[in-house]
Amino acid sequence: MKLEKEKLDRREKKKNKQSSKDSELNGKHKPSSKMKQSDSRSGVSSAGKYEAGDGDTREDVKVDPDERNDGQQESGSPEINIKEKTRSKSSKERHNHKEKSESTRDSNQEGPRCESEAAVKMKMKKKRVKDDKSPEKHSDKNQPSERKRKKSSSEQKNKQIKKDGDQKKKEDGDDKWKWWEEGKSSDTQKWSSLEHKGPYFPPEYEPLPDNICFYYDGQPVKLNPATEEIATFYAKMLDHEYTGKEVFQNNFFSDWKEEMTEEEQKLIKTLSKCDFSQIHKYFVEKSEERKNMTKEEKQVLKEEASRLMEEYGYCLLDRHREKIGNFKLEPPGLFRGRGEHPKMGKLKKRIQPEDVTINCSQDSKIPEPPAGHRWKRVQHDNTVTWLASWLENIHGRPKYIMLNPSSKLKLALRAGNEKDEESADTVGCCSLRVEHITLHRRLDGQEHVVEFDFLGKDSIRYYNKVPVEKQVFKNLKLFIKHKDPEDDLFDRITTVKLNKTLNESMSGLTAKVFRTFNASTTLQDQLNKLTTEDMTVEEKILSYNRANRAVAILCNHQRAAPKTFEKSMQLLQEKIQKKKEQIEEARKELKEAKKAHRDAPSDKSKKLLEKKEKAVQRLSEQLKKLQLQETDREENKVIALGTSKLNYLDPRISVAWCKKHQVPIEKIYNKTQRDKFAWAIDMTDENFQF
DNA sequence: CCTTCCACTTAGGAAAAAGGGC
DNA sequence: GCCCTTTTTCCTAAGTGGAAGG
Repeated sequence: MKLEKEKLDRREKKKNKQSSKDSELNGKHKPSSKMKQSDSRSGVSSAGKYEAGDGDTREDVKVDPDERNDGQQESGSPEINIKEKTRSKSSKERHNHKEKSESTRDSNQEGPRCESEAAVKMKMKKKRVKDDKSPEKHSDKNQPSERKRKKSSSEQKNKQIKKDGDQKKKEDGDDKWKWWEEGKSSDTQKWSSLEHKGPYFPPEYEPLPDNICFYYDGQPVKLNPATEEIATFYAKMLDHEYTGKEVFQNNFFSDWKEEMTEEEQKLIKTLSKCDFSQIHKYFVEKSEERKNMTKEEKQVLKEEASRLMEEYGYCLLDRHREKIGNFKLEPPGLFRGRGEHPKMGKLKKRIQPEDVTINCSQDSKIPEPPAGHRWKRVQHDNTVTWLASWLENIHGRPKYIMLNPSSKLKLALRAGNEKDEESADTVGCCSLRVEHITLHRRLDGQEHVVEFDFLGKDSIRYYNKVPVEKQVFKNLKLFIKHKDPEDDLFDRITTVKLNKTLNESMSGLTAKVFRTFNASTTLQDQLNKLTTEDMTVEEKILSYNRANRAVAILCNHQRAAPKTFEKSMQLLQEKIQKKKEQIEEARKELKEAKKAHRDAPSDKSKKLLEKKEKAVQRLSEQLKKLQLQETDREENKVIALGTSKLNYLDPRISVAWCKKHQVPIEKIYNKTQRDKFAWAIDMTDENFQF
């Protein structure tokens, strides 16, 4: 926490320097140095540079050298672009656009924005080799220098297969691609072929019906569609508390004004005279309607959505069909940052095809831009995983369309490739090398996390992320800095200036290594210990959670008790109480039924008796379930299981346990988790041992 | 060195869906 | 079927590591 704070402070200072400039410009959006934390954080990325853009005085915007607003050129704000153009080189380089060959090949020319010769030259110097990877590519006159990269045999293989397998793409894709059964590919090259349909553009704005109107100063005003659209963004949010905030209102109004026609600007001078209530009401009613739709209507919508998913939701990655994470472009709206964000309420503009860079393989079917449009550019960079990118206009940061976590390119835990490793390159905690750990300033809500990834005893992979003390973390960082991956982590320490503190820290760390190794085996031990065959599924699940908890406790994965904890606990207890009473009641009835049956046996009385018996039994089972739930929840009050489940523990342990004890995997992993761990679910058998 | 940028990951919050009692 | 709660999913803001730039 502190480390981050320090950094924040530094940036904050900088920003404040800048802000004096800002206030000259527009005098109102001066970032406060007393912002709450979330606040200052979100300001961080834009540190000083874009803050100036807050106001309405666009011309004064101090544009980042990297031409963050690059893509806006066709869609407006020419003032910016004049300045930007002169600085556009570096960003282009970074975006690795291979202009010449593209523009002739595809129909996605750069148009008026051909690069200067200087830019091309610069590009030639670039270290990152982007487009030179596919063998077909000759048209490029730039001969970029070779970038270090290890080419694994599997990559080569993939390329080969791709050549002859194009026709079968579709069928192949239908079965889940078991990429984990293939060899490991290189780190720099992320794919050898990538084809997709481009992003899905949100539907165009539909103007309001004539009977719905915006009022200014009590008078109905028909806004032109562009202005009206922005008005609806605000109108929809009318009952959110932040709509009432001054910052929000100011940001909104100045951005809104910019988009108005001259005429509208003349008329609409102050937000306080604007009346959006009718529009608001209209949208409330609309959403009400949507809620009250019949099943059939909802079904139609659902089908529509899945059709969309079919069409845009997948790509072909190395000729396998993979799910895309966010194939829909973010629709326009009003920006809502977290916390007291200084930019809240600003207009998030509609993304045009001209803002979007497409990334796919050279020889693939290039996605079609919407009719009458063209892409900002098309590139073929297989060192990155994204399919499309654009710059959002609030901070000027890039955004990407990427794959779903279930895909090959997203998985943090690699399937065990132990077999592929050269014979027995195993390490113990004393022989840890630099390449075995990664440092995270912040990870999973924890500070100073060390990520371990190495083959331990018996060539079993050890993968874990361990939070350490700040001092330890700092030292480690210092320490790793000038080392090659294959250098010994601990050995080098002595060669570097090593003080006493460091020594102590390291011994502490060593202890932690042991401890965490312990932790990851704990899950398995606990599972073995806690589970017996005669348990019901529910009891087994409780055991699983307990084992998981044991790990979490060991790793110190604490959480604050959920806000609603007491309340929901109470509810649960009431439920249990009720259930008990019901059982009482049912027992009584059962007794009566018994008696009745004894006194006057008949088919009817017998049936009644059976029914009552069943009722008691059912209720008792329900009670037991509830009680298990109660225990589970109570024990879980201050423990965060999700983190370790998702990020810390080898899923194969859990999968093996489920298989062994016939516990449905859904009880342990929800759908997202199942997708993420599909490889483990598939490849692990019940005898897996960590 | 320190700072900035890019690409990628993580996570908060809202909406949607599912569960469960009446 | 309706209403309420809980869980899951979706969306996208924001954090971060490493490389590039200065």
